[in-house]
Amino acid sequence: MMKFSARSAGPALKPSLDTPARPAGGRTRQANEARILEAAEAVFAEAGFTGASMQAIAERAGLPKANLHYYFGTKELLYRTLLGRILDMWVDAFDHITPDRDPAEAIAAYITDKMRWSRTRPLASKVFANEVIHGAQQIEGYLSGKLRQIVAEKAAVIDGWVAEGRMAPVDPVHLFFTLWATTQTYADFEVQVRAVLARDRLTESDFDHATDQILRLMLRGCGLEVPHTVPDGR
Amino acid sequence: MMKFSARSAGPALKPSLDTPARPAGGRTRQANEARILEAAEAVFAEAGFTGASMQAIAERAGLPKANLHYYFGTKELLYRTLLGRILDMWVDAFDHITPDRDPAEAIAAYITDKMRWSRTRPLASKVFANEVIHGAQQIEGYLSGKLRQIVAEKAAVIDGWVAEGRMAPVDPVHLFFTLWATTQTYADFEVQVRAVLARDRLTESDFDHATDQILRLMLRGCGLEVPHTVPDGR
DNA sequence: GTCTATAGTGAGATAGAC
DNA sequence: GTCTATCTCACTATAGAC
Repeated sequence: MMKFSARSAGPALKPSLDTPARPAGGRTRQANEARILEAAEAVFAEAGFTGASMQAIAERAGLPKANLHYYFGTKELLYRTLLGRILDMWVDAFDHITPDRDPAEAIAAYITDKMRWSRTRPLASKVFANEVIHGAQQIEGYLSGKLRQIVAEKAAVIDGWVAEGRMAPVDPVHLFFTLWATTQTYADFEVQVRAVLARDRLTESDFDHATDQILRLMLRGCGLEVPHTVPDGR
Repeated sequence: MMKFSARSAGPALKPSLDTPARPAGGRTRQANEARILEAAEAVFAEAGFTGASMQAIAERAGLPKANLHYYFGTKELLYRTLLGRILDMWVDAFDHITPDRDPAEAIAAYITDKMRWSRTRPLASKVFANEVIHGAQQIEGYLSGKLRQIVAEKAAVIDGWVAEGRMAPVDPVHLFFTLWATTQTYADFEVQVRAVLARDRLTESDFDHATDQILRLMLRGCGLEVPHTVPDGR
């Protein structure tokens, strides 16, 4: 089933997911690894690390279980690879926080981006949430290394805005904790949100409304006003 | 080890955890069940439902594994019992939201209460979070039943405040989503918070500072001011 | 009521044919 | 590179002695 679709030569049509170092392996290897990672994201999100079985991931990917071990060695290595991809996406939204930008626009763009991520990649968000809740053993170094550093940089930007009197005095680090929690809850706790809203599923307009409410609440909380040009995020 | 401490007669010294119907069983039964539930909370929080083993819970409770099955039947029933206790605590904080109260004081009391809960019962919060993230199969009825109803009631209270012009116009349901996420993240994502703050553990003063920041941000976001008498929550 | 010993199941991982 | 068949082990649950 689906062996070689578009086997045209030349560089890969799109790098889809940026691989650690160079995109090792041939075309079929890359395609299979991508399929396995996509299936793994769904199964790990649904069941957690221990609850997920290699059998379930293999079935979802449409491959025999042994192939997963051939490509990724162990369940833990597959999981770690998946986490790495997710973490890369996680920090991208920080790019919006730059000193030259208008505070309201920058923070609005950050919120909008994180909300879009919750809508389009809820499974990735759940895998990350599950990992952190259960101790973050696989990504401890990342959290206290790269993440801490980038938060420090971006907190300095916000401190600058506060010092210039361009927004209300807030502790930027706790502001980030609040923004992460508020936006990710629409992915991680989606079931609860749906239950309370009495929805079968969350539509795009549900997300637009939620984003609008969060923007108002958070920007007003920062002593800012919602910018007319709600930035597009990316 | 520790067989009968305080076996004085009369009614139970304190009902500790309110049981479903009547506190069925004798003193030792109640004591053992409480020990098992406490151990289960810790193990389920650390490892999730599938990752937790009855062996690990038994060891933590200092009892043989077979006793857990004697008291609770199956792993799933033990888990469901634990979830029931946690849900009861979860809705208690809503008691602060009443029409007669000052909006700023009521919301401040709600936030303060939820933050105290994150500090004192982080394990319970994690068990709940894990359950919701992975589909809330065990508590679906509760979420779309009792929880939805109580949220509707309390949302009406906030709508009333808004209609009276006592606070900024907000969608109360999404406000609750934000308050839940913001306060519970200090329990569920504690590892991440500690990593970013470079703390070995979160102290009481860390929580006081976080609570203060959340109060400022959220109340200002609702067009309110932090009340002078920061309510004690309970 | 309590606990030891064990049955039965399903998991991760791999050998070895293709 | 791919996949079937299988090894080994940990887990839930229970039978049955005390």
